[in-house]
Amino acid sequence: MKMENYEACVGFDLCETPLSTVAQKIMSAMRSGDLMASRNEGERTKTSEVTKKPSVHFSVLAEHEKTQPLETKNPKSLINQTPRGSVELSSQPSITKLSAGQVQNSISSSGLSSYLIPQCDQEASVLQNREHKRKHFLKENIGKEDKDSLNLKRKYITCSNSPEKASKHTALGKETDGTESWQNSEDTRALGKQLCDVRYLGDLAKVQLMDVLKQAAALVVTLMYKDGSTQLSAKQALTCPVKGIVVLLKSHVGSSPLILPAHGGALGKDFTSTDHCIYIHTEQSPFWDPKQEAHSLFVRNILFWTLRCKCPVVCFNAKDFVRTVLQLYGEDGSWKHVAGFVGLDPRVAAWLIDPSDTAPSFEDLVAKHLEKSIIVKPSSTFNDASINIVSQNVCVNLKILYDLTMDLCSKLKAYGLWQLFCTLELPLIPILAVMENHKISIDKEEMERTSALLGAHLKKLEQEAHFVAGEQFLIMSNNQLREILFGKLKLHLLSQRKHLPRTGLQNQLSTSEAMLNSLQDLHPLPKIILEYRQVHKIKSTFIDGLLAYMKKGSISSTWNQTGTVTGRLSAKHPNIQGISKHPIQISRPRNFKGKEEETATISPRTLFVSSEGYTFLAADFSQIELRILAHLSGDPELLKLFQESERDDVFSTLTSQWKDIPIERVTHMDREQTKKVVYSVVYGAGYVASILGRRRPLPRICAQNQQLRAQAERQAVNFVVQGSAADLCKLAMIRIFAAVATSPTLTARLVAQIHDELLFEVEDTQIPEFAALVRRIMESLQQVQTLELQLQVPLKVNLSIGRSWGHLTPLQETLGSA
DNA sequence: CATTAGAGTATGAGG
DNA sequence: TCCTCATACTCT
Repeated sequence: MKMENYEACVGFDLCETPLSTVAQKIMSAMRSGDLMASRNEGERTKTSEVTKKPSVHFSVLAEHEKTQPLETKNPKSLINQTPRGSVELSSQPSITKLSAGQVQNSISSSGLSSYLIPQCDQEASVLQNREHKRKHFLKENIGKEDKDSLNLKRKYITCSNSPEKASKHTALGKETDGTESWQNSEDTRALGKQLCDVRYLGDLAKVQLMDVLKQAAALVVTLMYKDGSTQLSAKQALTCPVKGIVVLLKSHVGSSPLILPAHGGALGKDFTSTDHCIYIHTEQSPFWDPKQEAHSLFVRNILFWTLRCKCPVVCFNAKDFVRTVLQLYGEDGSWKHVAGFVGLDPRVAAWLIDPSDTAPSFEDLVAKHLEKSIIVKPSSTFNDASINIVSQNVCVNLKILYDLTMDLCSKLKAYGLWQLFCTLELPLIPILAVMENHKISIDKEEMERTSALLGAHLKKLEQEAHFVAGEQFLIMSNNQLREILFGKLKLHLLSQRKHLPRTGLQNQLSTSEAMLNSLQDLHPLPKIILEYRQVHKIKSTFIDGLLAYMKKGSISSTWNQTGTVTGRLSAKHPNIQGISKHPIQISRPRNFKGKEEETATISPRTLFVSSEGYTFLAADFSQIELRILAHLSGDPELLKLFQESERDDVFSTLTSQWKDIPIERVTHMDREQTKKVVYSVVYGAGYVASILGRRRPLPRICAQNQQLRAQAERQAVNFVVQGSAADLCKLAMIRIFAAVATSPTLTARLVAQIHDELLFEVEDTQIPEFAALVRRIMESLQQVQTLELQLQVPLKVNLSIGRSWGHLTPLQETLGSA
């Protein structure tokens, strides 16, 4: 399964497929290196188990080359896979470095122009340290520099070494489930999985622990929930409260069996003796206790240090870890401290390699990417009677997690995704965590009033529908509606249209919007149904649905970084990306006191209000997908459109050309139609990688089946365009976030991302300054030197502000660039 | 036999 | 034309 996925992912033989003109233009814009690379990889997959094993290609791994037989198969394809893809991190200024430079400039001088210029030689900034951290990690990881001698000198502690409370570390098990011990009865030393509960450490031991922590070569972290499960447990989906955090401190990073296969048997026994596993209890007891106070402070230090440390931190679902720490110990404003957190998240890595696998569990990933058979499966030994076995397994699993992550990192490099991973996806993790922690206020009373109003309106519509249908029926049931429209009234026979819409699988006559639209002159019922559905959608999803997710007058969405095949973000609970933009009109019941028969406009976004003293600022790329298409296709007309007629709306311009009418006379409807036409022309064919190297698997394209091939081609183009837009938007988030996090004065918060729109909450007084910053950064993404990205088309950014998300007014250009 | 949970389908909001 | 999520209905 996965093999085929991968093979398809590589692409298809473009020479054999006849392409549309748009596609050909896109193709010609692609560099020949890309095509060569995908061909080469296509061959590679056929030849052997290349995809099964980590095909590490960096020179730093040279000493282990013999053990990696795939290494030499096709070095060229690995190196040149994409022109900007597989660049060694250390040889290329990364985006965080750029940020570091930016930040320093913004602090030391007032000029914002420097945001464009990468500065690689700055020192001593937080972000710079992140960069160092990764470089350092890379070196360590590949074992080029043997630091063992250093590591051996390190002081370290274990639970049993702790002089004071040698036996107390078993208490965790007692407290939680009555089981006796966390100690593994078997050879704990060999497996190195003693779990040390930091609550029972004395002051001296605590100091020592911090020392070990600070000298650790790598940290592997996971949350532990109240039911004893961890982030690594398969069925962790339930929203169980967090009990504590388990950290594996690795003193050697070269001990991975991946790197040293000779020692790779049975969990690398030889190396684990100096690794430590600690348990950090974070659950607050309801009683006040000075001891707990001290513990709390200690824990806070450990955790925040973890978020800022220089060594690599590995965590499965790192976003949840960051958010949890912030929720527990992050007072207002401390989010800035975690903005630079770089946590290696194997789930994100795996998603980049196979984006169609959107929610794999830890176990899935191990099965998919690690060849080792000695895995202690969390669920295989998990049952209610032996929770302590789970805790024993935690440390083992953390080691496996580390190996898994290293393996995935190698694969990322081999596939040319490493740059994307480091510069785009990893910095996004703390940003999403911070966004989830931020609450958006909702006007609850207005919401409830609207709910009642819409409820009454729906009742009225239902009665009307029953009346004109001549019988009672379930108005939301498409089956019953179909029976009435086509069985009873036989409207399909009266219709002029030849091809009426049908449902996909059952091939029945559809009751969709398109169908009802075409029937609405024949009978009053379709129109009523259309209005009913519109109103019902608003009420159930955006009013009542939103109310259900509200906590203390506000909501915050859950953001999924790995939920889409195209690289976009997705949101849920609520899906803030899908909330109605355009208001709907409904007629009020006439006996509403005062005027009779007045119309009310309902717009869900209006109910999102900024908090006191703050204002929403929305920044959206205008027609970013079309601009990317123009860039990729190189179409002269399209390029001209964006390069010259910058002052006017592009779709209006197109419409006026199309219909040969002056631009002032283009109506909203005309413009919408043009928009549809334009985007439908777009989908023809293409190469499967975004401009930053993101890739997706596609159904195999066979010449026999034209339908499937066409579909795959459309998916391909959509992926390129949509994925590239997503990349740019993520870049914008990262840069703006970094700028704010390192600014001593700015307090703006990122509230949401609606694909090509970023929504911020800004202190009223900071609007001009912040608006200028946002505009500068977003427009600068036309060229990103670190990623060798240079769009031929300027990016246009629209800014608007307002206290309500539904009522935003454009920000004056003069203000934005002041 | 009645009730309920889950899978599958259809629809429509966003971009 | 693509890819998301939420909802409601229908059937098992």
